[in-house]
Formats: sequence, C-alpha cells, structure tokens
Amino acid sequence: MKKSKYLISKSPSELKKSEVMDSITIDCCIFSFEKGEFKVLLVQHGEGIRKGEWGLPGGWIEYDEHIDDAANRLLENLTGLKDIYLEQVKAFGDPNRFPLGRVITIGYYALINSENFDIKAGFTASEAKWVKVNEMQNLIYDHNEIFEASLKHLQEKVKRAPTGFNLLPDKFTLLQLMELYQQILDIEVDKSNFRRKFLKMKLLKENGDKQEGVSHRAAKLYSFDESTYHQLTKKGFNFEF
Amino acid sequence: MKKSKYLISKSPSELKKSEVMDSITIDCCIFSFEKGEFKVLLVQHGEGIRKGEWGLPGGWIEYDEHIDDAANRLLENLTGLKDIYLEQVKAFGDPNRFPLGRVITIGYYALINSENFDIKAGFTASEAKWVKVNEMQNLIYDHNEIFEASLKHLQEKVKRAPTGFNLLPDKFTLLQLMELYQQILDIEVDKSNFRRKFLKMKLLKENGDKQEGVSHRAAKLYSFDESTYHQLTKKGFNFEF
DNA sequence: TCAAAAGTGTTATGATTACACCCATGA
DNA sequence: TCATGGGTGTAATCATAACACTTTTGA
Repeated sequence: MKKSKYLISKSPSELKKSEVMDSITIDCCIFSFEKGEFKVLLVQHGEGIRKGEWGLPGGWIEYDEHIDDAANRLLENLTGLKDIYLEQVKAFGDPNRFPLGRVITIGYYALINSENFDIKAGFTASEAKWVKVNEMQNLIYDHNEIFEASLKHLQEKVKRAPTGFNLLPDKFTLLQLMELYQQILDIEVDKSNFRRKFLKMKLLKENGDKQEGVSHRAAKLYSFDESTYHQLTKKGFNFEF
Repeated sequence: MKKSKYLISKSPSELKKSEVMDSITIDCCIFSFEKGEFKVLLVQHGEGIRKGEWGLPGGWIEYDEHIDDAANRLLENLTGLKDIYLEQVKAFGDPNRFPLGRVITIGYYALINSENFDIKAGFTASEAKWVKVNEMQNLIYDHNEIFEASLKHLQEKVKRAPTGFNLLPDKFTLLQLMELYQQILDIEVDKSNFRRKFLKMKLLKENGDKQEGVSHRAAKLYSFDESTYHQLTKKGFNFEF
C-alpha cells in the first residue's frame, strides 16, 4: 500500500473491495520517554493539499484486516518494531474533520521503549520528529483532538494498571519510574512516598544490578514483575499519587 | 432512513454519497435501572439472515453526520427521548464480525432514567425487551463483546465521576443510589460506610422531601448537586468502594 | 570535600473497614 | 408488636502527605 493516507485520488466509492476501506482510517499517537522526556512522534505530510504540515502518523485499513492489525502494521512500517504496546482510544467522526471527503478515523496510542528504536527505520529525519508532550504544536486536521484524547486515555490507564513500564527499558531505577509518572500525569510527587507506595505493591523485582558510570551514588535497577501483577490484577490497582 | 442496518442489498461501493456511510455503523448499549434492577435493552432483528435473533440496537451513519449525532438520532428514534447521556466506547473492527461484508461498528452506551421512558415509543413489545445485565444471553454478531466493553467502560466511568445519577430519577434515596453502585460494579458495600463516603462528597442536596407510601420508615430524598460537582471536578474524584 | 542523586525514618492526619446498634412506619 | 428498611456511632487499621535526615559516589 503505497498510497498516502491523505491523498484521495478517486472518490471513495470507486475504490475496489480488494484495496482498502475507503472512508475509515487509523491515526496513532506514539509516545516515548527518552532521557527523562515524555514525547510524541509527529510526521510531516508529503502529499496532498496540506503538504509540509505536521500531524500524527496514520494510514488506511485493508479490506480484510482487523483494525488492531492495521494499527500494528502501520506502527511496524513506521518504526521497524514488532509487538509494541498499542491501545485503541476511540473513533473520531466529525463530518468536517477531513476536507477531501467523509473519513472517520480510529485513534490509537502506542508506548515504545526508545532504547531499541531508530526513527530512521521508517522515515528520514526531515519527515518525522519527536516533540515534547507539554510543548505540542498545532497539528493537521483534528489531530490535536486525537492527541489530547490519547494523552487523557493514557493518564487514566496509567493510574489503574502498570502500563508505564512499556515506556522504560527492561531495567530502570525507581527515580526514572517516578519521573515517568510525574511527566505522564503532570504532577509532582514526594520521592519517599513514591518509593514506599511502589515497593509495597510488589510489582518490581531487584536483581542485584546497579547503575554504572554515573557520577553519584549508583541506584538499584528494578524490572517489572509481570507474574505478581497478573496474580493481583483482579483486585484492581490504584496508582494514583 | 428505513433500511435495516443488517440488510445489505447492494454492495457497499454501490451506495451513493448522499445516502449513508457504507462500511461503518453504530451499536448502542442502553442501560436502565428500574425497580432496583440494572438492565440493557435488546432488539430483535426483523430482517436479514439472522432474523429473529437478539442484539443491541444499531444503525447507519449518514454521510454528513457526526457519529455522536448518529448515535443520538438512533436513540431518539428508538426511545422518543432527547438529551440522553451517551458515551462512545470504542470501534469494533474484526473483519469477520459481520457476515455480509466488511463493516466496522462504533460502540456507544446510553444511560436512561426509565421513569419517563416508554419502550413502545420505538418498538412494539415483541421487538424489544429489557434484560438484566447479569443475565445476558447470546447475542448476534459480536454484540456480546460490545456489551462487555460497554459495561466495563461504564464501571470505570462510574468510579471516577458521578455518572450513575443519569440512571436514577431526579430525587432518590441513598439506598437506591447504593443499590445502583452495587449492581453496576457487582460488589457489596457497607451501608454505613457508603452513606458517610457519599455525604462527605457534598454532591447530594436534600430538599426536605421524603419517600411516600412505603411500609417502613420513609427515607430522605436527595438530588445530585451538579454545581458543587463542577467546582470540584478538577481534583479528580474517587468513587471506589 | 563537595555536589548530586540515592535512599531511610518519623509523625500527623485522614480514609477505610467491620461492626453493633437505634429509629420510624405501616401492616 | 413485628418486619422492614432508614439511619447513627465507634474503634482498629491502613494509607497518605509533608518533612527532615543519612548514604554513596565520582569528579
């Protein structure tokens, strides 16, 4: 599928079944947390009437493809990564959201661990960029609305399930985790209280490793203990701070 | 729009722009709480290959109509009620969810106060029925999945915003409210603790009225105080029990 | 030895839980 | 007077918030 999402060359009803769905698309907020900064990936539109403007990456859905699979395919094409954490936000259906015809879009968000990610896998530097979540610019179409809804959805999710781990490397320090929560939720938390609360949950396991090459006391490294999470998942967690 | 949602007489691409979107629909869980019972509205399909089976009410989206407006229109046609509480759940996009072609559906749920609702406004008795949420039967297509997702969405919503009031009449007793929470969340709560917690929130106002015609001590009637809610809404509520 | 971040301890306050108990009303 | 639901009180326990404090490390 080489066609740009935003270039409609024929009217939707001329498209054949064997191609893609003609009036519905996917748009995706890809979040990352790199060097303590919470960011989203934007792409520059290379074709169509809004050429050069920035928006969220998106694409069409193939006729016999699950919408979740379409989002995963899009993500893999863009980043080269498989098995990314992905969640649907909702459908956006203002009839005027897209100027060239009636197109409903389904918003998704993805959480990637930018450690093993190379933006050039999908794009050259001029076509994609990371921007800080709290410094979002004006985006094409209704993409600011999609971004806001995705962020809100992630904030709610992160408060009741240990979702944030998907943004961190396998091993991380407690203060990295704390910084992550602070930035996603846009709050300040007390270090001591954060430690106590998180450690009490038994979701983290130590393996004796410590930070290396830092010019201060080396912090213990933790990893997320999925097994105890699944045991406790029924009860309903509360990650509020 | 007289066409049944589930009867596709022409292939989607033959439909004209001036009609409806051809590969996307709305399905809606309509919840009510009547005589202490938490229920959903099911309709019997009158046309198409699955004639006679039960499912959620649904319909097409017009070409120049917002999806939320489509859901509202559907709801009004069905119930005769305007300004119903309505929320989108998500899109459902399994390519095999609908046997006659590729149709993605957007799930919504509505909360109605069955006091001022007459099911016959939209349907005759043989075409629609209320079923208890905890006694759900097998439904057509993927409607069980849509129902489960809607219920979960409502459960989450009700825990962090005073949403449940939409299911109650304007004036209600504390124990009716408690019964509602118990049924939506499928939990048991302590009467005394429920009272204390809810009253401390200042979301309820008394107006001196009491129950009438009951064969036990008459309970005070409360109503939801929207103004204090909006003052406090920033802080983020916690309705967990 | 100093800065910088890691990590610990303490206390007041408030929320939650699990009870037992009393009250008002119509049948 | 009794059944039925309405409504109150209390004490133990647990969670949270706001602090001050100590430890380790490389430069």
